[in-house]
Amino acid sequence: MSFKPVPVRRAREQVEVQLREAILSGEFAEGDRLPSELELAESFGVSRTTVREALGSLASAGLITKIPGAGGGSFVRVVDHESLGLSLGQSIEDTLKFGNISFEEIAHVRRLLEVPSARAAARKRTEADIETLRGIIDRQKEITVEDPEGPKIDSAFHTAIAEASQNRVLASLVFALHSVIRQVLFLNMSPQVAGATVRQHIAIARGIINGDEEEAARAMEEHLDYLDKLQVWREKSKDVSA
Amino acid sequence: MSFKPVPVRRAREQVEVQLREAILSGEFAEGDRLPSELELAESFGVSRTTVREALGSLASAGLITKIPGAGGGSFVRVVDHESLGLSLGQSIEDTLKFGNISFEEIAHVRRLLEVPSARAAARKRTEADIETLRGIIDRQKEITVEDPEGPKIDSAFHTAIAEASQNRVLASLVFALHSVIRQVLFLNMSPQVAGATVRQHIAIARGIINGDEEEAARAMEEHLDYLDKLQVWREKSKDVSA
DNA sequence: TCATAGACAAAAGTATGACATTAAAAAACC
DNA sequence: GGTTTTTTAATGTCATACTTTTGTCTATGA
Repeated sequence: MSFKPVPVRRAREQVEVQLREAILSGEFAEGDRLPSELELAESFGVSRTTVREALGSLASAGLITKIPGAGGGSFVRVVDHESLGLSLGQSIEDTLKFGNISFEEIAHVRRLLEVPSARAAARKRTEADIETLRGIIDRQKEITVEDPEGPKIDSAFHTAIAEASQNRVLASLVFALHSVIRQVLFLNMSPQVAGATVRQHIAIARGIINGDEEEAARAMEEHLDYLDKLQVWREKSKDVSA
Repeated sequence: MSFKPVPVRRAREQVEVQLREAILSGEFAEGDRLPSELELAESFGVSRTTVREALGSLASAGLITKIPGAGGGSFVRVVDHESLGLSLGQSIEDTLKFGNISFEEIAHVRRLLEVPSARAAARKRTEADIETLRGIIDRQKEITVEDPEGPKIDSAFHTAIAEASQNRVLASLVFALHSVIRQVLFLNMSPQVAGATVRQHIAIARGIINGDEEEAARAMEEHLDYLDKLQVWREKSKDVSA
């Protein structure tokens, strides 16, 4: 007699896996509304409390979004590379605050991804990508150092390059790493640094637009070298993680 | 008078951010037990239901684990690079099932990370790392193709290399990508493929152990080339995502 | 003395029913 | 017709009770 030791399956978990399966199998398409909590509770034969716990779990996994009010409900969310990058960024940030990874490690991985990213972008960029890059740089030339949009635009630039490489996984990772790094990098940005950054961005974009892989890669490397040399990592990482 | 329209902050969210902050700021150390749900409900001035929702959210974010029974409760979890890789792997898998990223993209990013990973490992590996690699390869030589441990050992090998590179972020990403890929790769593994894999692993390990960066990188590249050429991606990805 | 079983207690898990809040949609009004 | 008010359908929160899980204490007996 060999019984496999099965861990206790809580009701909440059972409901969750069934809903998860239904969503991932495409039974509910993106944007669809699942039945109301009351209906789900009845059809599963459990209380509304339990259904809510399961839905809450799916919500924090990013599979659904809940909207209150009439016509509201639980809607199947678009699970794309952007949401992937978003949640990954949060996780990395948490781990960083815990002190179980360091800024240097993040910056290093970023380099591993962004240099090939620029190179691939130079090879695969479309007209639309070029337009996007030009638009971002134009906006970046206009704004001042204090503008709260600054970090977002910087993030958009690097993410746009990764997307131009036609690899969505790469794009989400680049976005995630950048979103963590920028929180430290932009704490006290001087006009000099901002100016240098824009110039370096222009050089990177030029390489990509011209389809010059080596130039794009080289410019990206110089950009990252410059940021590393600012040496904000060591001092600033304390402020944030503390 | 300009009041900025602040989005509604639900009670559950407010409790969540306070707890999150308390945990991440180190107010509760790893392994600590937070107050019971009842106590938290009282001190926050909300119902137990709300506290439970907040705790559930933190639990699925991987910040705490909940244990029922006497002496149980909500315990602060070790938020390290392993749990990071675990949850990232799940997210990638979901996104893949949704069809919003492809296997080719994952495999490509994997290459971007694993080749430098092998190179860095050759430079920075410690004696302990070498022992670990040897142990893994020994086990891999013993097992048969049907052994359910196979995929895990393969995963352990690649992760061990990334950890030998002394970059925990890199290790978590490698682990995540590998855990997604292996689900497809190991569906129908022949003895020939298994044998070739072990030989390639040995070559990689040799480069790392000898401290030969170029050899390690080259062997890793050959290994990944070989896997790509198996061409399991195209056909198999359908089976899994369906 | 030690092991075992049983009672107890503490905590999370689930159920139920009510009420609050939100936001869309319908109805009333000018 | 457009604007305001009311209705309504859903999630969000609360209070309370009950269930299940699991550690601990205690009596019981070999």
